[in-house]
Amino acid sequence: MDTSDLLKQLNPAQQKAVLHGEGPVLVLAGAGSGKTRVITYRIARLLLEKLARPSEILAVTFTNKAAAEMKSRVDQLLGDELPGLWISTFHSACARLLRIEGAPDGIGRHFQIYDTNDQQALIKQVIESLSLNVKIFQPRKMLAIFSQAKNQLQTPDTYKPRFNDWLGDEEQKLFREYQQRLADCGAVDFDDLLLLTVRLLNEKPGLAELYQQRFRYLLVDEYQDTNRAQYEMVRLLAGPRGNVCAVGDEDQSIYRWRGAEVRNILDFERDFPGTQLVKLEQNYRSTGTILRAAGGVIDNNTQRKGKKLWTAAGDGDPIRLIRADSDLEEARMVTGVIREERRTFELDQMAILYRMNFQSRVLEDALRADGIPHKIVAGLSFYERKEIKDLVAYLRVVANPRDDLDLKRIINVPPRGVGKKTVERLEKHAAAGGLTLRQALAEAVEGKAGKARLPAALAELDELLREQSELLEGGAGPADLLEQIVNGTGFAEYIRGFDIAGADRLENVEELLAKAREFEETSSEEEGLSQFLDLVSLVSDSDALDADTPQVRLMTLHTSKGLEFPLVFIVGLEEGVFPIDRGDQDPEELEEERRLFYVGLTRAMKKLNLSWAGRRRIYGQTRYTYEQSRFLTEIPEGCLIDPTPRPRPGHSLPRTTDLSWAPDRRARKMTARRTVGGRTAGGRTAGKNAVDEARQFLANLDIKVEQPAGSPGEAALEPQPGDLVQHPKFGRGRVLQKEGQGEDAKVRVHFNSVGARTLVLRYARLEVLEG
DNA sequence: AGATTACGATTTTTT
DNA sequence: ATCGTAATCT
Repeated sequence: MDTSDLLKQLNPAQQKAVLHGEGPVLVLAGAGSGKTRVITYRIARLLLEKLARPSEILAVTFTNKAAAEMKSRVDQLLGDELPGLWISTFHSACARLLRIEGAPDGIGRHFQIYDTNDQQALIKQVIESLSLNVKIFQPRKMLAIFSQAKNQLQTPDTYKPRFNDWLGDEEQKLFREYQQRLADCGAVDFDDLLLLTVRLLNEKPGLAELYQQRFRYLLVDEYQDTNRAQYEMVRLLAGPRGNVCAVGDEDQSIYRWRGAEVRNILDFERDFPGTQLVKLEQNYRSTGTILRAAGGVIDNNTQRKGKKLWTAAGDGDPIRLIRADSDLEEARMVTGVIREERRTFELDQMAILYRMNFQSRVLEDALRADGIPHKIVAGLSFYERKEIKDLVAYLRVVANPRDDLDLKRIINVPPRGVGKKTVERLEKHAAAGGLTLRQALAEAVEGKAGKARLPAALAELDELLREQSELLEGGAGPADLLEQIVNGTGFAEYIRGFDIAGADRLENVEELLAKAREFEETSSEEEGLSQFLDLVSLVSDSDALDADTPQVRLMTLHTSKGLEFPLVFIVGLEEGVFPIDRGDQDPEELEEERRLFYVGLTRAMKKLNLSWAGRRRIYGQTRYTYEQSRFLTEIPEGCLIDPTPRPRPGHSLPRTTDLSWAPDRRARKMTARRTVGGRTAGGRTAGKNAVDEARQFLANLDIKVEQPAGSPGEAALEPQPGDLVQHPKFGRGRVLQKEGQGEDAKVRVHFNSVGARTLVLRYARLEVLEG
């Protein structure tokens, strides 16, 4: 194997990228253009031509999956495992570096890595400890804010809250306290890994230089998804030589909401002067029609460098547009097509993509009803499952007794009669003596924490943890420890009675044990429990698509990135669903939605089906579609089979929706007063439930009720969802949603002039034009 | 301590 | 609809 063997398998653009020598190179790799091939071949070439030793190459990706794939393909090319070659995720590269060099801020080499769940638990504690209201300072939102800040390399000190008032002050305090508590626990979160690495390299120029020497060649995958911290890290590691090979596709940047900055890839040539630009535009995945559709759509974006995908393959089939009255019907039509296509495609060659997770439900129901094997991709990954998290928490308590959070997690798992009161007592004792919770527990068991009796099982827990520490000292590995935990706590019995999925959960525990064993066998001498725990926190995708039976894949559009399927469905192509309606119309956000659609379109190899529904149940309420997705109208002429006439953009669709399921207005009023299911309609909520139940009941019966065409006695017709209404200022609009009754009823209306507005019925002089 | 109820929020999720 | 949390009960 030499370089010419490699080059034979590459097109001219790919060769250019692979053969590029010193200095920065930006590879704009369109969907399905052989991006991974370019990266792996480039690594192989650098090694084959002895331009670099394995230890002089650092390739970073975003996911473990991508890293693993890259590694195995490089190994395959060179027919050997390559010691010293770093192909890893940004985060594990950072973790590794920090463990070697020691993290700044006195965090040092020993830290544990908090995942999202740990972060949530911690932030909740912090909010509570500052006596703040969780309704105002929502844990998830706060974490998102801090994460954004950290991704932009902000610390609590440099962080500027969005509002310069009491709220902002508290927010900043919260941020500071959160970081402080992390430090107290000897923990870092995902964002800290990046942030601390950048800080370390910035604060120690000598060190940065050292690593610039060490990693002569840098390769960055999915460059369009880098955030500010990752960008800085790349710059710091590249150094003045700027030996960076950045590979990405600005049109597939779909993680803005998580801090990714498209600008990084758009400005690459400015940031790294002398950049060689390579565009990979030949697509090896999709048909001509699919590429033409995708190209037509993405051409509407402004934030791009511009690429035009082409294929040597033929046009293939046109794209099918499916219009349905309801989400239910949409799902049925999809399964209908699947039944047809089963003759041509295997089930695992098909994927259904949607914007939001809840959309999977109705699809799943329809597939189940038709007996079509299917699987939702994503969901809880292995290490996020409760039983696994619990066991891992035990290990973490043993590995890091400083961390109170993990001990709190397991202190009553399996149940030992420990409640809030007992935990509070322990915490008080810990605070009084400056102890960790673990120490407080030990003292309490010895009777040093007051007279009140402790739950008896706590002594057993203390004993177990002592034994664990001894085992660890004696050189026991994670598998040994786990076995003892499972045996010592009766964990198996506990989870077996957990729920209906008890048996599955038990299997998961066995799998964890197997993984721990495997780790013990494959790891080196000095790698121990904390390396195993790193692995556990940084690796989430263990639910590899194990397909013993072919199954249709269901997933969000985000999850579909990087995958490909011969037959693809994209459902829910309605304004408000995709693109999602967030009230504001931020053009950048819209461009990101469009990129997401582009990602979806380019997943398809042979056939593509797009669908939308006139009405849809969202959060238990029926919402009416006022327009098909604008993205559909961006698909060039001739790509789509469109059985029904297409409305002009910006105009609402002539109503095809069937409203006959809805009980008429009088029926609604009557049922609202009636009691349903033997329950008395007492208070406000009971009344509301009664209405809902009645509605549900009637909907289930599929009662067809004629609309009373302006029946006398109902002078002021109340607008209902789906109605066309006239507003004195905003003009015509379609009612989307209605909430509340009588005096304070509100409606959400989509006006052609100003978009969606929420109006109080009493004041908005709405005239119902068409019900 | 554990069960029950009431209330609110709910895009997307690589690490 | 559904999940998680807080308040309220047994």
